Amino acid sequence: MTVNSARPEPLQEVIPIRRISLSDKIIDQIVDLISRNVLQPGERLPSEKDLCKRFGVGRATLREALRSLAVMGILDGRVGEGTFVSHNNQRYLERNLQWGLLLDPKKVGDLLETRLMLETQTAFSAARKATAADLEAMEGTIQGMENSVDRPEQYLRFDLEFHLLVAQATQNTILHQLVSMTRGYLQAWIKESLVSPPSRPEDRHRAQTSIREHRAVLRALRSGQAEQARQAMRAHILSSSADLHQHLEQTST
Amino acid sequence: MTVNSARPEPLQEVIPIRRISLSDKIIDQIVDLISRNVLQPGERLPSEKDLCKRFGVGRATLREALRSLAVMGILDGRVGEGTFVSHNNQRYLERNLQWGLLLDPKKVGDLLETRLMLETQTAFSAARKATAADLEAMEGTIQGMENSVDRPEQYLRFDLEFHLLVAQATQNTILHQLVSMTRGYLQAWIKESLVSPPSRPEDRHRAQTSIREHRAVLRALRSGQAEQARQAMRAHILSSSADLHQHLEQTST
DNA sequence: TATATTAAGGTTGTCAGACAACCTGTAAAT
DNA sequence: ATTTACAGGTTGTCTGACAACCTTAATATA
Repeated sequence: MTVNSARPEPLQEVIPIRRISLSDKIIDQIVDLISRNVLQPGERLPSEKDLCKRFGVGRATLREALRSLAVMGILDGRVGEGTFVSHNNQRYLERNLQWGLLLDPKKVGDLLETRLMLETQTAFSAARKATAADLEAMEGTIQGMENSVDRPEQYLRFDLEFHLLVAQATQNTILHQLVSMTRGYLQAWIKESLVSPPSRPEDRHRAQTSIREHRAVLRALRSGQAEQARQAMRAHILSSSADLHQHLEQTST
Repeated sequence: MTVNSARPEPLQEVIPIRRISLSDKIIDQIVDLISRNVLQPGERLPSEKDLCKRFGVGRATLREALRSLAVMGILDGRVGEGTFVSHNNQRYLERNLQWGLLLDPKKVGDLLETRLMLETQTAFSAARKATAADLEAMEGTIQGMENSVDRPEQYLRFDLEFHLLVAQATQNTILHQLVSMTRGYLQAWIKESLVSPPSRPEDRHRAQTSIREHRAVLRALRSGQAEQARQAMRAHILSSSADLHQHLEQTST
């Protein structure tokens, strides 16, 4: 019993007395059932009327619980059919991330920094795990870019596809989602910065440079040199971010 | 017009026709208001009756939207007072502690890999941006760990707090969110793996080791040596992940 | 008989009204 | 002036009802 251990709880703030609503309890129970695999993905829950009787609550209360779980992507309500356990429990992670990110005044600068980190790391990891099929698909997207240097819309789709393929090659679904998400948010800005000056001659040059950078990344991935892949991706991201930064400062001032 | 560019849309699957419920639309609107800071943290929303008239929906529908946002920690309903915008948007982390169990073992492995990447990078970035206040707060959490080596519950809270402080020190809100999220999901597993064998003697030893690792990270951050901070964090994460990996293989078999 | 149409029942989505539990501020009583 | 009681407003919950929709089976038609 030292002095320190005698102060187990600083009581830093007033006791956060929590009023637990009925729908919260229902949510906890359903989540528990799913996590224990009593309710399996794709399975249909009993009807709302039935669930009301089992839980002993009114339909409004039950529905508030079900809707909450549906919004998070854990359940999936279909009119006229029933309520089902979402088979891709993956989606609720994505939703949660979106809610989290939406609430912040999402600074594009922070996003760019995060993207740099994510993508350099995915390149590193992908160099070790990419399959022949992955590499072939990447080659296809690069050819797609070459064939659409004059169609920014289409070019961007191939560009995005390439980066997603790299993320997919890591075989880490969460990493893939994070990359997909950051790209998703940035895509709007990228598109704007590319479209606003309608097809300048520099765009063609920029596209050629970008394609060379992509090829460098792919080359490193092919040879399985992780560190080299990271550097190549880093160079590409920094290079492509420069335009965005420039465009940002123009619009913000 | 090559073969590649002639295949713009594979029409891979049937059109995912989506039925958008009214409460979903309300959720979108409210989230948008909050993200645009029209509704600020701590602010009180109009009463439900009032909101019903504004949105032109019934109270059940409105409540399903409000409850969904409340469950995610974005809103906070208080009986007799009103509904408020949650000021600590990190409350949704607490809830995710339970939902972490929804992830299957394979995804937990992915999460561990992702966490390693995120946290090593945050340590690197934090070494350059951490303020004196940040460092002092971290010191406090380490002392908290030392004073609670025999109370796993409390120890984990300080542990979590330390890592969140490191993320916060990067001054990158998105990075901070991602670290919060990954830690949040893992926390459920960490807790389970610590509680299942009730207070073995090794736990004390593990805690001491963990504290040393944390100190090493803090030392590197203090001296502003980014690369050293990354390595220290990497060592710590790998060391602390070992237990989880072991626990994972037990449960998956 | 085989196919198309219709009807019935069940299910979710939404609305309206009501009551309980609760908080706050004000007016009344001490 | 302090305490008490009350009234109004707010969220939490229940009940009943109707619309939109899906599935299934019975019915009508070729």
